[in-house]
Amino acid sequence: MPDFTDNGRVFYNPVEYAMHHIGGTWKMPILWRLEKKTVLRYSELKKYLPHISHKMLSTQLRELEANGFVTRTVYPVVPPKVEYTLTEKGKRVIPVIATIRLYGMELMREANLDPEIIFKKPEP
Amino acid sequence: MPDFTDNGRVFYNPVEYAMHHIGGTWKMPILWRLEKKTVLRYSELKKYLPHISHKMLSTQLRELEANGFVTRTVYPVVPPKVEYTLTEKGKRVIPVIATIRLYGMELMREANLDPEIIFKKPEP
DNA sequence: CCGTATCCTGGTTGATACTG
DNA sequence: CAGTATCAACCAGGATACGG
Repeated sequence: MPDFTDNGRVFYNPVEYAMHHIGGTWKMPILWRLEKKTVLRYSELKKYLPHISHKMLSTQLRELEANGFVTRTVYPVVPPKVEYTLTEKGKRVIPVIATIRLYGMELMREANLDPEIIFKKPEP
Repeated sequence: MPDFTDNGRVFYNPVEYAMHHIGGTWKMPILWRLEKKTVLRYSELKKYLPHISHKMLSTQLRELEANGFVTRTVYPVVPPKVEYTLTEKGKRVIPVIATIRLYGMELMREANLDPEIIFKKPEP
């Protein structure tokens, strides 16, 4: 299995390449959130992801922006207002995340962590 | 989004739960290999994943075994012979990995890293 | 309100070496 | 051949503080 390089980084296979872009603890939850509500301010996003740290949300959003998954719109007002939206590229990841989510729920059921009990209502 | 606990560890959502089981650099490549060739010795697996370290392959296989994705069969011979196979649970992850792989290849194409050029022939 | 910089900690991984 | 132990290096991520 030949390796390949992108931006000076070596990857071993397409799975690793995909995970480099949407992996990590927060990228998929962020993108998923933006699919549910397509325009979100930084502070709203933060509210929906209560465990994420300020720094993490900030850096993850920059990486998602740099890789073309979200757009960042700054309104020149005081206090600042910044909105995030999925790009077309960002929208194309959603089905992948949906697949992983479904599989996660399947695993939860197998472990007797019934998602229908834990997530009482379909996530907003 | 309510949290939940499994084995003393807190998870925030189904995506994180799924990634805990099949995420990381190596778990999916290992499982993928085992789908292509359903019975593999430790050393064969190692050969197919040239960059993985001995320790990593070992620990990842133990975790996959502990979580019920692979079975480990030890033949009491000298020198030792150990074979790994996908369980039924392991087989059920394959479509998820396939989805991620396909998406990875899509991303590669978008970045002008054409997988059809890099992976000259369909992976064995 | 939003973003960045700095510092610091602990988990993850690789190298190496040793065992049955 | 397969697995474990030890140690060191690295890096993700948190806390905090400051700036626009």
